[in-house]
Parts: sequence; structure tokens; C-alpha cells
Amino acid sequence: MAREPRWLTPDERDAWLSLAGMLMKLPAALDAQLQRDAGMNTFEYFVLTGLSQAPGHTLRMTELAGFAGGSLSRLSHVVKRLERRGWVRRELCPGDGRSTNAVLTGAGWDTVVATAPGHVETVRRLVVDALTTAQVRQLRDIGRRVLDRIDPDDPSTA
Amino acid sequence: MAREPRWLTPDERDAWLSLAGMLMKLPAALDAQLQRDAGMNTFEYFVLTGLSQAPGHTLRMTELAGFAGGSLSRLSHVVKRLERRGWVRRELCPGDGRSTNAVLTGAGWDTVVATAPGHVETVRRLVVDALTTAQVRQLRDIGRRVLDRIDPDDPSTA
DNA sequence: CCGAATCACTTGAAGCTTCAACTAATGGCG
DNA sequence: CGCCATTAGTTGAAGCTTCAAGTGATTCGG
Repeated sequence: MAREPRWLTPDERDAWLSLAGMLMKLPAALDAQLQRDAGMNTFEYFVLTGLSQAPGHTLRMTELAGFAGGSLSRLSHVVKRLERRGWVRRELCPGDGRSTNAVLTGAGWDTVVATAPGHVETVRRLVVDALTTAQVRQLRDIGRRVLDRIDPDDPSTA
Repeated sequence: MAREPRWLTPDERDAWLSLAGMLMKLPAALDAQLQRDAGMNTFEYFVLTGLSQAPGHTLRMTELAGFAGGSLSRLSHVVKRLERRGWVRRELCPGDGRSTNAVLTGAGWDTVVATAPGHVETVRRLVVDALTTAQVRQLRDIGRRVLDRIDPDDPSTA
């Protein structure tokens, strides 16, 4: 038998609605800027950024999927699109025949360099510059706690 | 000529990555619970909840779209699905021939009543119970500031 | 009171994500 | 060695969202 659920208090509901609003609107706002200025979405941007930071601009598909926070299937489809646009190239992994390496091309690197400033400006405008220094730290701690609840094993939380 | 962008400081980057992590993982985690336990996604849940709170369990499509935070087109498709499942019914608006009223059916109400406790428990488990009382208030304030940046005209921000 | 603009939606197509099924390579173990 | 489970990735279909275009109803300006 289900117990009476513990409903949210008014303060808790306000906080949740506030977070839920961000969950609904921030991704769309970030996507809009990237789509308009660079013809890509946030996930594609994460993929390109991940590769641009990796040694040799190369990452195995599974590692890249972990970094970008998406499924391997999703990444596979996305990399196919990025490959069609000439931003990424696939290579067989020398050591392990099962693995595929995704490699950022020169054109892909140029795209990241051209796109990053606008993206950072948007993050500043919508989030960072809206907050006080104290709130920036609070947000970091809040996010860590929530992420730890979602997936305690994720090392990026620690 | 583009000025050198103002890159994020380490503190700011930590906070942003923390928020970005929530943006990537929280919706999936919430959807997973709702999908598993009630065969619906978060947006559909918001739509049903919105109707359940409205007088007469009725709302015009545009109002409902505003509440649920989606486009009218998206809502139209979703209401069609919910109608097929017998949870919502469409009616012509008496006063204005352009408008459509979405009405929660009895079965829809039963579904909301059955689904709400599990959803609230999930929100508690993943967010609210992970935070201190102070953090709950901080999150509310942070969210309000961010939402105000995204859409200063949205009254739900105030 | 008539035509043009606006409003409130709906629709179909295109794009993206998820899901389940599949292929191929590798590691383990008897 | 040889088989089986596991790992890594791909694929196609189905589902959801977005986008652009379209349909009526209403309002507003003259």
C-alpha cells in the first residue's frame, strides 16, 4: 500500500519550479544561439569541443559519448552528420578492432574556434552574469549534489 | 572585429558545468520514471497537471502551452496523443471560434492522481532531498535570475 | 460594413533521439 | 585451442519536436 506521499512545501515547490523552468528553457535558448550562428545544436557543440580538447583531437566513441553525456547510439548518428559536414572523421582504432576513433578535422577545429566565443557569451549572458559571485558557488554545489543523486558513480560529480 | 571574449573563470566554469550536467541528465531521469510508471513523458505530465489544476479541468490551448512551456504546435501534437489515450478531450471554445479548449477526462484525472505521488517522490529523491533548506532557497533565487535573463517578460519569473 | 491584418490553432514533413536488433572483435576459461 | 560472454559500435524504425505552411475566425481601420 502506498503511503501518503510527502508533498513539496511552498519553498520547495518554488525552488523546483524555478529549476524546472531552467530545464525547459535554457536548452532551447542555448540551441537557438548555436543554431543561428553555427548551424549546430548543443550536443554537436559538446562533441566538437570534446574532440578539440583531446590529445591528437581524437577520442574513442565511447569516451566521447561519456564526455558529451549521450548514448553511444546517439553519438553514432551525430558523428555521421558531423562527418557529412566535414568536421569529424572516423578511424579504426589501431589497438582494438572493435573501437572507432573520432577525429576532429581542420575544418572542425576552425568551426570550434569560430563558435566558442559566441557560445561563451551566451552562457555569460543567460547564466553567469545573472548571478552574484556567491550564487555562482552555490550553483556549483547544488548541481554537484543533484548530479550525485542521479548517478553516484559518475566521477565528474566529485 | 570581435573582441577577445570574456572566458569563464574556473569558479564560473565549475558552476556552468554543474548546471549543464543537470540540464543533460535531470530531464532524462525524470522522463525515465514517468515513462516506466505511467507511460508518459514530462511534457505530457505537465499538460495533464496543468489541466487538473484549472477550473473545470479546462484550458485554452494557448494558455496550456504557456503553462507547459512548449510551442502551440508541440502542444497540438501532444494533445492529439493524449486524446487517443482517452486522457484529454477537445472542445470548441464557446466564446471564440478560433480557440480550442482542452479538457481533462475522468480517466485523465485518475491518471494524474495515480502518477503525481511517484513523480513528486522522484523530484524529492533527485533534487529537493539532496539539498539543505538554505540551498533550496538559493536554487529558487538562482533560477529566477536565469529565467529573467532568458525571457524578462515571462510573468512566472517575478 | 468590407477588406486586410491578426489570432488561434492544425497539419505534414524533416530532423533528432531512443530503442531494439544486429555485426564484429575481444577476453576469459576450461 | 575453442567456445561463449562481453564489449564497441552501427543501423533502421518508431516516436517526439520543430518548422513552415495552411485554415478559419476575429478584429481593426477606413
